[in-house]
Amino acid sequence: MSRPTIAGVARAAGVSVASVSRVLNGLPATEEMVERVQRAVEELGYVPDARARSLKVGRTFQLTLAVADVGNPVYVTMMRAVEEVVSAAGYRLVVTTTGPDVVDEVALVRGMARGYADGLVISPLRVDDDLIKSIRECDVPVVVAGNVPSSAGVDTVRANSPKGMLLAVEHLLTKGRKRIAFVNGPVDTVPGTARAKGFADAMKANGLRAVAEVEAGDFTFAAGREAGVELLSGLDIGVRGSGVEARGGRPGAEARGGRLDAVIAANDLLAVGVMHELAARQLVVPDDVAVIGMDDSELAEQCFPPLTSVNLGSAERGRRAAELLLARIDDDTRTPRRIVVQPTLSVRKSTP
Amino acid sequence: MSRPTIAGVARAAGVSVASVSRVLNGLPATEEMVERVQRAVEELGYVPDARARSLKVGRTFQLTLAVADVGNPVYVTMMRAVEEVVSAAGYRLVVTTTGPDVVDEVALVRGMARGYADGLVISPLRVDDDLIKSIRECDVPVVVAGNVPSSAGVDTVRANSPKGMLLAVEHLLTKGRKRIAFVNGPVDTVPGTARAKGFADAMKANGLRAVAEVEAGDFTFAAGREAGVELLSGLDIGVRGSGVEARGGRPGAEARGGRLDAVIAANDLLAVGVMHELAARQLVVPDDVAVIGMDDSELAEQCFPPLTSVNLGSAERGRRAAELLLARIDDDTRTPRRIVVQPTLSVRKSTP
DNA sequence: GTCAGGTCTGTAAACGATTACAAGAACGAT
DNA sequence: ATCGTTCTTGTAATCGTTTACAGACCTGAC
Repeated sequence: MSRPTIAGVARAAGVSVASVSRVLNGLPATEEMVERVQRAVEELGYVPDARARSLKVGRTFQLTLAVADVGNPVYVTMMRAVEEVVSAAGYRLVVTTTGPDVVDEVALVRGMARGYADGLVISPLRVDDDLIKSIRECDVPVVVAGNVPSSAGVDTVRANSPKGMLLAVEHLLTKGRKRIAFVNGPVDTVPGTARAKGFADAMKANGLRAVAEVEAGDFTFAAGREAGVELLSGLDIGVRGSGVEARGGRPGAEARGGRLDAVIAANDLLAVGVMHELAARQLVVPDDVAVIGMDDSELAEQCFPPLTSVNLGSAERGRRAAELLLARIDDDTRTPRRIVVQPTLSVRKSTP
Repeated sequence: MSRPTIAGVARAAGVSVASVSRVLNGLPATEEMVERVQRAVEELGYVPDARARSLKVGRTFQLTLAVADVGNPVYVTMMRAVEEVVSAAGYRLVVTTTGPDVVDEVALVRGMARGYADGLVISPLRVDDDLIKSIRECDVPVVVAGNVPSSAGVDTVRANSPKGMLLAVEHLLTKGRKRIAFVNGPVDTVPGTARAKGFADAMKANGLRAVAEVEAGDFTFAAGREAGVELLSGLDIGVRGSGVEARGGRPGAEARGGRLDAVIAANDLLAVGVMHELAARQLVVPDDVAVIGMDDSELAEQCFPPLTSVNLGSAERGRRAAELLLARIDDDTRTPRRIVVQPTLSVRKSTP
């Protein structure tokens, strides 16, 4: 025998389906009615069907959080923050993963129209017109945890990476480190471009030139290691020194000789990847080279030495994004807001 | 104006709703019909409502994966594996998090009856009769990625931690390390008890006695650090030496003096936490003390030194669990299977 | 005693899809 | 020309809820 429905409960309780529905939803009813219905519910083990309910009321009381890579610890911080806010508001949070391709993100946003959830927080790596279009046209509210053009007219909570870069560069400066290299993620991503520009500006503002810049294949640990060998091998390939070229020779020699005394990475995973390659070359962090990551994720305190990292406010971004989403669900006519949260620096042992 | 429904499409195309539904589902129709419907769908931007569809057909084509802690990297491995299998089978995967309490897990399983998804993979930390009961009575198929009594009669994919412990202990032995301490997670969890027993058996089988055993508050990094100080402070509190008591004195002195030359941790997060406390006491890994983790998560290769870890097959467990779930969705009458996947050891730099 | 007003409950119509069934069209065979 | 098949299409019932509406009942005031 299959699941009892509201009709079964009604029959068992000897009342109408409407009455059952009413007591289940806490609408006024006599004590006796409540009593009878609850007994029947208990007896049959009745659980209301969320599909039918949401079809009727037009809401699922579920919210979706879409992240690009579940392996990136920055998302766990964000997820925890989002979870806290939405569950306090009585929603279930479900997480899906999109992968790095923008087409998958577009498909996801379009798919929301199927009514899986009442809202979506998406943190896209790559953004194109299609994605923005799909977000604007989406039937359910979407807030972007990330940077999209203000012309897009969507709710947005983003980090201030340029400011974060400034914090990183200036921290290194106060420690006397000026020979700074930058390991970025793919520059065709939103955070990638933002950080590239932020780094360039921060260096310029302090009258510095980058020792080297390398672009990792993506924002992962493995890519960080590869970037590390590229950076440290001193080969020309991929080393886009801004005027100063790293030369060949004994691996790490230039760095030790003063050619490189700090590296800033675009996120913690990349930073940790680079640290491994430094270690492989007997370069010690922070004595030989200081390392700064970004995101201040759990990995930053877990790695060794603990990583100085720019806290781009992922927890707060998650919280604010969730709040924005809830607000928009309440009132879809409000004008889109663009919140930017300010970075702080979490100083740990990877810088002197 | 709101979302177009199938009725709107039918009207726009000048055909019946049944015809629209048929072409959308690829049932036979004339070319002209297909043509007209597709044009109307295109024009209106129609997307079928998943709620209505699933209400009628009784399936959502969604599967849920429930994990206790999104911050535990073992779950990302598992998640990736599950995702791969289920998406290949045409299902969407959504992830939810339960937290460490068994009551939340029970609530989640019970809640599945609401029809959120067609199946559930759950990896519970704590298991009680209520949970097993809720799984057995659940209206949708559930497979447990973890260990439940075979009497429970549910599909299960579990690791072989005793065997894993044996691998760890014997690896240490071949390296000449016999003064082994064990840092476990909470012993009131399923993996906690399994590993405690596995460790005890493995030690006994090799004629060894544990230098110390400490029980961390949970399976997290922070708890690992706390366990580390407990272990290394040499205080009596909480140090459940099996016969041999760690004594006071200069922190770490006993270890350096040979009192402790290896520690096995119940998972990678704990291991990394302990490594931090070792480092804080100037003990070097692996020279002074070797460290072995369990799970062989991404963290194991990211941490420094890279962590020798018992691979309990989380990827394979995820894959098999997903396959079991799909099989049961296909045929709910099959007798429950209990799969156990065998461990291997990933040797890295944290052991000599 | 009647009537207005207020509760409480039941009937039935949605929500947006799928699908059993029937009806109509087309076609070849007789 | 008629009949039986087959193929296509439309009508309407259905999935399990919620909720507008109306009816039944009770209460108190006149």
